[in-house]
Amino acid sequence: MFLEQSGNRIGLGKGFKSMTINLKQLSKLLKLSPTTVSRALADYPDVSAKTRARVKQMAIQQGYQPNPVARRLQKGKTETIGIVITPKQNYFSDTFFIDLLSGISNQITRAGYELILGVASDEEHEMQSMRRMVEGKRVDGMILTLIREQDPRVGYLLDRDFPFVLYGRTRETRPYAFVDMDGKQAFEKACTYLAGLGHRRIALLNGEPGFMFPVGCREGYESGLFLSGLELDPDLIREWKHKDPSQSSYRWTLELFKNDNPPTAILFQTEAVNGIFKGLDELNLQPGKDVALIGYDDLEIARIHRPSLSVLRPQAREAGQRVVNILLEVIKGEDPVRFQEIHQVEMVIRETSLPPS
Amino acid sequence: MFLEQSGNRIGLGKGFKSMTINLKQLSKLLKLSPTTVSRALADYPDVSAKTRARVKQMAIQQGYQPNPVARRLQKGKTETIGIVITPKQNYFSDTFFIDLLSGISNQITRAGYELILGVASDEEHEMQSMRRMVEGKRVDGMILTLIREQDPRVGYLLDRDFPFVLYGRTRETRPYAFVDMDGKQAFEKACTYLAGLGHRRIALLNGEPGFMFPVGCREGYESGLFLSGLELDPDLIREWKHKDPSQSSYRWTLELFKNDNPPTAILFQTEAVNGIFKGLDELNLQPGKDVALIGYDDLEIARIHRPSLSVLRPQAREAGQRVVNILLEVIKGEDPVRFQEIHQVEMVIRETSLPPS
DNA sequence: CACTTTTCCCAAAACGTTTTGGAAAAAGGA
DNA sequence: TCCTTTTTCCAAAACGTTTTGGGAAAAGTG
Repeated sequence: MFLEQSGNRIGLGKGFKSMTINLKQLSKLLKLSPTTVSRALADYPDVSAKTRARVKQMAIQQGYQPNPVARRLQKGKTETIGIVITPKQNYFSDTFFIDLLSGISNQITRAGYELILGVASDEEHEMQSMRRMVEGKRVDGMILTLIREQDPRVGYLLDRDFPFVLYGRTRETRPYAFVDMDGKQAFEKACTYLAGLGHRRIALLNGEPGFMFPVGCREGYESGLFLSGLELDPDLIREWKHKDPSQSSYRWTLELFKNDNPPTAILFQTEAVNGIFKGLDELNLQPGKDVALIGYDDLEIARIHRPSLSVLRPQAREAGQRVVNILLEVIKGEDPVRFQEIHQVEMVIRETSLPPS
Repeated sequence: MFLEQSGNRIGLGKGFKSMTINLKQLSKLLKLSPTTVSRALADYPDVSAKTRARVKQMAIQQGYQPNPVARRLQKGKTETIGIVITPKQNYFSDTFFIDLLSGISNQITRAGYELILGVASDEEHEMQSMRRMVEGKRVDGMILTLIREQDPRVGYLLDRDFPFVLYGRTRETRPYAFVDMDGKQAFEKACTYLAGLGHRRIALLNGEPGFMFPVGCREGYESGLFLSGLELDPDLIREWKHKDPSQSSYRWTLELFKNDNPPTAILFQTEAVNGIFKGLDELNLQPGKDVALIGYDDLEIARIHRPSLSVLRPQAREAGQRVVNILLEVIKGEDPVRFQEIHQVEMVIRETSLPPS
């Protein structure tokens, strides 16, 4: 009897942070057992409609919310999913995370789950942070981004049969769930579009090797050339460095036009656009007029630049939402192989994709 | 005896995600009570040095990690802190979050805590997301960003005596902990610097009213003018809109130079730079040459633009780390009033801050 | 040796839920 | 009316820790 009281600190006020009521207190108020109250709130059929209504009303009135920690312990689920992002300290590419996180967070809260975030500075910390979440039983599932061609994280998670979804793809024979943008189709589309306008010399400024995404971009580029009956010229392809997209793409742009047969169009990832602009400016070439440009990612700069930039537009927010929905299914026990999605990428024609002059 | 076995699923393999050992199993292996093992690992003095060593070794060997959910339930602490970010869908400003999160995440993992992230689309969702964390007992403390002059979140948290730290400040008489950048000092410094170079007409393109940060910027600007013996001209001050910094600052730039006595220098937040560049370009004015520019925030574009942009450089990562350390103290019960930090902002002179021509 | 103190360990309770396995009461069927 | 079925509720166990409040053995003390 005495001990029972100890839990009852409603209205103690003054310094007490939690004026929240718990299940035992609520059940006492209702003169019911905790069991019944719990089941009433969870809509079990073995509690009468009348008491269920009574319980729910009182729960609302008292502002009762089950303590998530206790529920997690009992359920053996954390109702939490984890993500580790690895910013490149490059504001163009990093906004991509914000978009993605936005979609992810949205669906997660809708499902009553929590999102825990790790920010890593490099590959090693990335793995470390993920292991902490997984081995520390802090999450029910993981979302992976910035996938590399050989990505140890995927093997790690597959080995221990831990639920996860990739935003992207990797080289791995065992089946796993992913949501990926169809970079190949996107670059193929852009390439054939430019060729259709009459461009014969189309350059590709691609992302850093090692990551999976540029692989698709290049495939699409090559396939686009082929479909248009154009020849591949290795001199027109170069990768920018992850660490400083702007510097490396700037230098590359300058070199590109030293070529005795320079390109009339460039395909690239928009995050590298500033280097290109700077290079063209120095060469007294007008973007869009002297050189056609199509970037991958509809960043703000693409819209506000004059001339405005034609782009390939992936829907990061929507993809983020799908990733979460899929992960929740995988956590439930669904077969990951059922969830392998490749999303189409839209092409937005603006002012930098004119025929060659 | 029979029930005891049920917990023992080591090596059941095949489909079992968690091959992790728990306290009971570990203690059985050691032929000790769970109590002793727990206390040995926590370095209590009432367990002998010998057994403590034995326990620790076995724990490492078996890869034992206390289940955080169970520990949280018992301890009554979530060991988790929450943050809600509100991206503006504007890649310039949003990279700020990445920087801040980076510093925050860093310190949080170091403390063995977790960071849960909410992404809100507007003020209402922001509050909603925060309330879910607080009232749902999901976090021990909150970090607030993008503070408004009248910010209901602060009152809310103060009312229920819930631990929190602001990244920024607000108008609130009750004491609370914050880490803020000294925007006033920064703009004053930039303003007197420009005046020192001989500029007499210095314009201010400020952030949207309602938020707290622009208030300090304006104070610094006005104080800088005063210290330099310059008069304040309301025509030279305007706010850009949060929703589209580029558009509004573009239009403003055009208007600004219709003035019969146009400015020779502009102070602004770097995130609005593209609109200014576009406007100047249209007016055939060279940034840095015809008009001096100093932006607040050292975004990548500031470094790579030619001419490179002089900036005021707040250290968001470092501030993020401080915010966490402070929040942990406040959670421990320290008086928030002890933690009110205003960080100096460095000025980086590059190429856009020359004397008037 | 008898007594006190220290050292070392542990059983049980507690954290706040959900689930399990009934049991009492009410309703239905003959 | 008596037996069966359905409805409605609940006590106890369980989730995996940490904390509480001892207690037994070993070590000091006179």
